[in-house]
Amino acid sequence: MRAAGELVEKRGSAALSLREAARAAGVSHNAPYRHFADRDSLLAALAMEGFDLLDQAAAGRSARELGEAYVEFALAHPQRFRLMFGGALDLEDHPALRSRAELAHQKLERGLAEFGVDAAFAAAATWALMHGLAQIVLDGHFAHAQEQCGGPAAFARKVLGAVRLARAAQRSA
Amino acid sequence: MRAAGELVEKRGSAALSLREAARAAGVSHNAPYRHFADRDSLLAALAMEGFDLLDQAAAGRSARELGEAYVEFALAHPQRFRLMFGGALDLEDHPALRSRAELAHQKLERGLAEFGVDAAFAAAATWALMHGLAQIVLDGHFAHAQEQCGGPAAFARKVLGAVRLARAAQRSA
DNA sequence: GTGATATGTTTACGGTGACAACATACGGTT
DNA sequence: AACCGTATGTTGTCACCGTAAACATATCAC
Repeated sequence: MRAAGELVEKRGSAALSLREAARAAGVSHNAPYRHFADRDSLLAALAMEGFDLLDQAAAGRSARELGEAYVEFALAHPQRFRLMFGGALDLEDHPALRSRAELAHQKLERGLAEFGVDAAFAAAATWALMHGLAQIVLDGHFAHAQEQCGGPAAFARKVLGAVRLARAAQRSA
Repeated sequence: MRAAGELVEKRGSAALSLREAARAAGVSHNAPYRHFADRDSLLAALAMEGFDLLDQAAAGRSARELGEAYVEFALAHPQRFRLMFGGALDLEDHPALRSRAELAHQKLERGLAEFGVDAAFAAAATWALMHGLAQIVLDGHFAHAQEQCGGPAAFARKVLGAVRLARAAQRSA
């Protein structure tokens, strides 16, 4: 798992080869099959580990910092983030991963509820915003604006801040 | 291109094999190399085609329907959408794809400007919202809420509608 | 007609996922 | 102490894949 995780974070999940991971771990090319049914199962395990990391990243933060934490996690573990949300794994084939992801969603929604975002649509919109922003920053879009702000993290903070104002306006209306 | 596109839309870009595409097109397994330097180049071409499709999907719509069009495109061509934004292609290695993507971003921002979203951060936030929503719906999250609304498209419409109100409130403030 | 260019084919090599058969080491039972 | 099931690792094998090189053919300008 450790060797495979490092390979994924370095070159992306598509480039992960069971054999290379096995070599990196110093075992034979077929040893991984004693622990994972196939390549996808190993990726699923790494994705689940990713949700643990995401939980961990969100844990220390106050509810209102969730968005920043989300984007920061994506920036800190880009390939892991893509593995978790990039659709490389079919959730139908990995029920354990599915339920782990759903748990993360529930935690997220609960965190948003603390922030006063209790309507289902608003929670969905908030999450979509966080998620899309993470993805966009990861892809390197808005590079110019990001430079002006002094880095992607600052950019994300400002974008999220702008919307926070909008939501406040909505609640007061 | 047609054969490869169908394979990608059916089983995802990771499962695309040059040899299988060549077989589907009825040519030898090495014929594609006369048209594409390598596998990634073919994927890049398919991604560029995807941006054409996205432009086309957004063209007929009024500016205020952009969000719906975006999500509808993702739902209509899930694997193509993932190929375009999933980070499978490194934009550094495919400058043509990079500029094509930037053109699409510019069109999108212009469309948003027509809608009154002219501040850079608001445009970024709007795009992030559309993008994240598309991704989330694609991943099958909020399945329960989606059913209640009568399908993912209706769900997306409602979420986007909720935020539209928020933005209006911000502008009036 | 001739030659250049575009396109397709054949053959070959190394890497990869996956399967099967075999080996080894460890913990509990008798 | 002898025994055995289980977990783990190894070797060998196969089909498939990306990619390269050498070779063949067709098309089109001159």
